[in-house]
Amino acid sequence: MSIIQYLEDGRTGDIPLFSDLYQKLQEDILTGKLSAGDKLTEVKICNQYGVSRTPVREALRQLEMDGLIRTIPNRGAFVVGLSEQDISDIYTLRAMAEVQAVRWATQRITDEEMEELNETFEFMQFYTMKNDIPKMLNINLAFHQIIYNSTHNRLLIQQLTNYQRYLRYCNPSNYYAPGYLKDVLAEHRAIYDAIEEKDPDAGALAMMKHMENSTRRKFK
Amino acid sequence: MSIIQYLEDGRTGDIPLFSDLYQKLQEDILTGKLSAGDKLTEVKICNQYGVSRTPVREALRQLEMDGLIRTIPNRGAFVVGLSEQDISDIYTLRAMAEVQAVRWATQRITDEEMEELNETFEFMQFYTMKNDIPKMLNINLAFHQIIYNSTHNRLLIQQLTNYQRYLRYCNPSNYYAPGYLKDVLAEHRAIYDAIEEKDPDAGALAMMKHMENSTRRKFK
DNA sequence: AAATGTATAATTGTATACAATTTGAGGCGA
DNA sequence: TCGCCTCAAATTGTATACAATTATACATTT
Repeated sequence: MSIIQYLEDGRTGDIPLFSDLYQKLQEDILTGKLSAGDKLTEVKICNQYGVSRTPVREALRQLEMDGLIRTIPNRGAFVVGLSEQDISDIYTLRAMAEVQAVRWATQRITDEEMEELNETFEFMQFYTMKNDIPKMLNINLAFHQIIYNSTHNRLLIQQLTNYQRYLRYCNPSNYYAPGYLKDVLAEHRAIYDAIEEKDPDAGALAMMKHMENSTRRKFK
Repeated sequence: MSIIQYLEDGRTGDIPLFSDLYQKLQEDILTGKLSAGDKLTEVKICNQYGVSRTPVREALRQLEMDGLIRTIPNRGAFVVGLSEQDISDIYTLRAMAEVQAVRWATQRITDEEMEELNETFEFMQFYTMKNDIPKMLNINLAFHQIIYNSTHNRLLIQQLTNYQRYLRYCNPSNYYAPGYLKDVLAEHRAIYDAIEEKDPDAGALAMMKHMENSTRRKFK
């Protein structure tokens, strides 16, 4: 199997320790188990997870790239986390990025991806009918993720995936009050139709409305 | 001195090896000295820079977070780099982010930052008068950087700083043909005025125009 | 010649060891 | 009491050692 294949597939093989650690520490920060100002002492994390300092340091470098911790040379790593303001800003940044994503998706989506989006949307209709809110939350994430991937732009995909995770952890979603399900479905249908018809402006408009409503539903 | 102070200041102390390595490898990737598909063997980098594997691995984790390399467990790290399409997309993403940045800057800039922006703009006028293009390129970066910082949002600041570096390395700037200097100055003046008058819409509009013109100047 | 198996070398993943720096407690003098 | 020094303990930065996995070369078989 060629390297290019590996680069394109999602295949990863076994997951190294630092990768696990990164995810766990990220979750601890996003859920508030670790809070701003807390010091992350390497050996403490080692003892906590039963690993050596090498993978710990690698995980810390990754968290630092996220901006979730800050490392001061020779002093250590300190949790930065996300403030209320950060979260609010992320909603704004995400909305912007989602709009551009759907724009690109209308222009770049492959037939295969369109098929996947179609299937996902059909699940959405089904679970709306069944009023299954937990399933809807997951399907919703999947629907948007497919759009991200359809942009075929690593940077945007990564950005939006990060935003999704940040908001999911920090602000656990309960915003699909049963009465909302039909509205949400209609909004997604508008987005879906625009992508199917490869109409960037319609897609952008539909996503913009969806983002506005989504934020409204969340905070009212 | 308290940790919070450290977190807020830019103070860093001495720069560890992995940080240097990260920057150097990033530069090599962005300038094309390393190209897509190349394998980054840890010991080779060690020998090349005379350091051990620990800092090398930390640098690789950072590059991976940038999306500039991809690591396959037990197989190694491979350069991904930025395609022509990526670069083009970054122009679009940057424009979006800059518009939001100036919007937030008008609402959040401190007096101190405003003073700094004012000084920088005066330098801009000075070097425009002197027709000093290299200086203008640097001042331009500084002007925008101050706006980023005035948003007081880490995520946006980091994103925009990354875009700036990506475009600077990949697409070395020569777009200040002498005839353009006055146009560029006028565009920055419009942005500056909007921020001074704390007018978000005017700021966003001015930045949007600046981005459009900037891209036009670059590619025509 | 192509495919398969195997042994060895090369490489990555992880742990540990050592060096350099920082932290913090105690002692000392003003 | 306060500031300042000193020194041991703790912590980070870096190098090295060992383990596990993968890559390569070569022999064997069909």
